[in-house]
Amino acid sequence: MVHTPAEPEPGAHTVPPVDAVLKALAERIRLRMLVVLGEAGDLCSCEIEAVLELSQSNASRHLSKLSAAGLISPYKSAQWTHYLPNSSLWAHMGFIEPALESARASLEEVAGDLERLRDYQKSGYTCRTIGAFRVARGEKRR
Amino acid sequence: MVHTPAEPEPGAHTVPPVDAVLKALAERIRLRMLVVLGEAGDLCSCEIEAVLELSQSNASRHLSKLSAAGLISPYKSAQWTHYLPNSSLWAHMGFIEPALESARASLEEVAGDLERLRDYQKSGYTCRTIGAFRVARGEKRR
DNA sequence: TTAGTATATGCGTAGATGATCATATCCGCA
DNA sequence: TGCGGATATGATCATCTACGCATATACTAA
Repeated sequence: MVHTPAEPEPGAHTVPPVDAVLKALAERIRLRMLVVLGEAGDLCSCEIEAVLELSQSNASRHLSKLSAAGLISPYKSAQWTHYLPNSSLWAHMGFIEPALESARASLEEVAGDLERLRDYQKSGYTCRTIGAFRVARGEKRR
Repeated sequence: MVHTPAEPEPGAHTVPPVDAVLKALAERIRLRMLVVLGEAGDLCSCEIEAVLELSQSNASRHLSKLSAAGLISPYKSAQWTHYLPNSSLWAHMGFIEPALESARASLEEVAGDLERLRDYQKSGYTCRTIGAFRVARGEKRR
């Protein structure tokens, strides 16, 4: 194993309130993040940022909210923060997966997101070289 | 048949966006309203107001939001506005029912709400006499 | 040690949201 | 025809949210 996410949720033994989870879900960008994360399984901040074409700080803040609500679990590897779906919460709150299913099926942005994700995964780029990936896609400076 | 809700959704042939539905769901009072409505099937504004112990205008506004998101369907009967779960949307967005299930299981207020609902249903009071029901429960003026 | 990159966060802004109070509208009934 | 109760909604306020910009921190590799 290369990196070890250790336990599923570091210090989170308490289940967040339903309405808090719903509030975290109720935002397009965050739904898109979860769909993409559900597809990829493990992505770092900068990958999500590139795939969804978000600014760095915007991506970071939305990811914080998702973490705070317990929807995803972050772990650090060197300077990169990776995120995984928090499968124990997803299993515990049965509406999460169907909600992502609906989002995947009906949010217009999702198709492009998933396409960029596939492009990225096929491209051979990684966290470390992602800048080149973005430039290759003709994205503007950041 | 006493009252006729006519069609399920009057003029709503377009499905609301997932994130709009989630936003409407992501609020405690509205979750409680939906749980209670799911249980009772059909309630008017003033009944919901009494069961959840809300102010008139607050109840009205939350109910508007739920209607706007397509989660419930209103119909008028004399001066009363009744609401029913919009079962076609609930069927279409598979996360709605599980979300209400979670809310029912974990929101603290729900137990009291359901108890007041049962009390009310057993009491023989109706829309027209609900004022007396509230007084009988020792509620403060409004 | 230093340059480069990844990430988090403080600050400021515009717009959304939830709540209350007061008021207008609507309806059936005396 | 006018009263009382049910509802909706305007005005207002405090709070929250999403976002951008700039900056601080952290870690690698040269």
